[in-house]
Amino acid sequence: MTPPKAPDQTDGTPPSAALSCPEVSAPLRTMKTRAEFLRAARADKQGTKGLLVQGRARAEASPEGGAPAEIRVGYTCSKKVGNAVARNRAKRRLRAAARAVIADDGRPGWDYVLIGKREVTAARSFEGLLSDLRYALRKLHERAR
RNA sequence: GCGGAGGGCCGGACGGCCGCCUCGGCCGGGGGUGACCCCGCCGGGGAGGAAAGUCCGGACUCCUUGAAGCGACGGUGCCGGGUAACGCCCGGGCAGGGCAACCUGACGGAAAGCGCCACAGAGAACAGACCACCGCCGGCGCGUCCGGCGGCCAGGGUGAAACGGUGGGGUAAGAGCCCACCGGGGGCCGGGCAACCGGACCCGCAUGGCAAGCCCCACCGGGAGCAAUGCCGCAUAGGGACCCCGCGCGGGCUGAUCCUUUCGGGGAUAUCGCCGCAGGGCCGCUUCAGCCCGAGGGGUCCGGGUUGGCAGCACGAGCCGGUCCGCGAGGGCCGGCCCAGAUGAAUGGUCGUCGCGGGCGGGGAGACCCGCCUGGCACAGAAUCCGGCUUACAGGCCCUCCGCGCGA
RNA sequence: GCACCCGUAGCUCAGCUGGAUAGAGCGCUGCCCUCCGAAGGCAGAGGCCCAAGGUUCGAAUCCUUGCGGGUGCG
Repeated sequence: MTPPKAPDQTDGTPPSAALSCPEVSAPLRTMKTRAEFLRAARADKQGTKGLLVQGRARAEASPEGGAPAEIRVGYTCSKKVGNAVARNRAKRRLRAAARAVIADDGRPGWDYVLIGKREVTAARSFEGLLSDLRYALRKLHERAR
């Protein structure tokens, strides 16, 4: 296994940034209602090799001085991804990737929806998924300015 | 050793790091008057043989007034047993296939009735007509021709199927006309709970196929589904429009009410209430029983609302072991165990080692051994829960049996 | 969780009370017509009737199972 540039990787453990680490940054919450997903679907989106990301800054976000606004993340794997086993596996990998990346690179008060793609989301290497997600977040944040 | 048949089972293993759901402990902290809630800690559990398809059968809830009969509709279909039940399973019978082990079978009824059987063929479903065949008589263009009478049976390119088959006797020619064998039918006897099997006897022998065409017979079956259903909370509303059926008769009964009074009572019955009868409603119909309504009942559409919570919801036709009964499916008894409960939906992510598979190279006569590489390791994810069926599935293990070959 | 419908030519559909050549329209190919094209005329190709079993002498049609697509209700 030799991915291009595995940053801080000596043994087999994933990057140490994946530690739980919530108390400093904004709390993470999973999106559950249909309305939230529909709002996110109208927002900007960025596709990558392994997944598709929709992201937007909520209007009511950023409270002054209060607790940091939460980051909401949703996951979508439609029937196009495959049967139930394939969909669940894709969603689980997306969740694992989000836990590793969003805590550092996500912005408080934003909603993100991670969308799985047929075949590739389950087959792509985990390193690749992580860098895909980081790239997509960076592009979304740049365009939002 | 090769080939085959049946049955049972498994369906990656171990370990780091980081996570998820749930139950319990009540240990620590926080919140609350409280029930309790949140965070942390410790301990336990956490997908399948098909969780799938939704093809059957139930449990459980709600709806339907109950029973009987009839009818309609749907299903099942050899016999016996198992089971809560089944269209499932087991055992048996029969039929077909295979050398065999074994496998397969919607396998009731076609003399209850209706319908259909294309093409071909003389004829396709009462069985007779037609062509041919044989004998006799007659006629003449004497050919082995025509006509008449009689025999009425075999034969007739066909066809999926043609009124028993084969052989022999017999005859003018023939025919169950007679005989033998096979097939068929009938009641009888014996065995078996039964399906069915066996036996002798009688009948020369009359009645195709399709019921996964209608149908007949026997048996079974109310409808809907956990988004069922119950409770709590929140919001809105105590709405609007339209349609259908109906508001009958009697008793004054004195409880209201009204009139009258000599205050004891008497009268009235429009109205409210009561009683009785009609009437209406409650299963498709009928009967019986019962209940309800008796002046309101029912339906359709629009409008409004729709982030909810808890119960149902996991101790069950449960799992494991032993023992007894049974050929078996299975059942009885004893002991032990608690074993998923999510709801944008947990049971994982990632890395390493091993195993399996594949590829390449080397050694060896061969079996095989060694090294390296490896995006490979199936089908597939509980959603109220069980019993089955069906379908999908990489690879592997165990047991029993059959045929052939070789050896002793 | 239920209920139901449909798979036939490249496309849209007939045929589905079993019977032998599986049809129609559009499209396609060739020819005619025209200076060329359209329209029109003539001729032709194109189907293992979703799959696998079964019933029957015979199946697109009847039965069973599966696959794919779609609709409705709660």
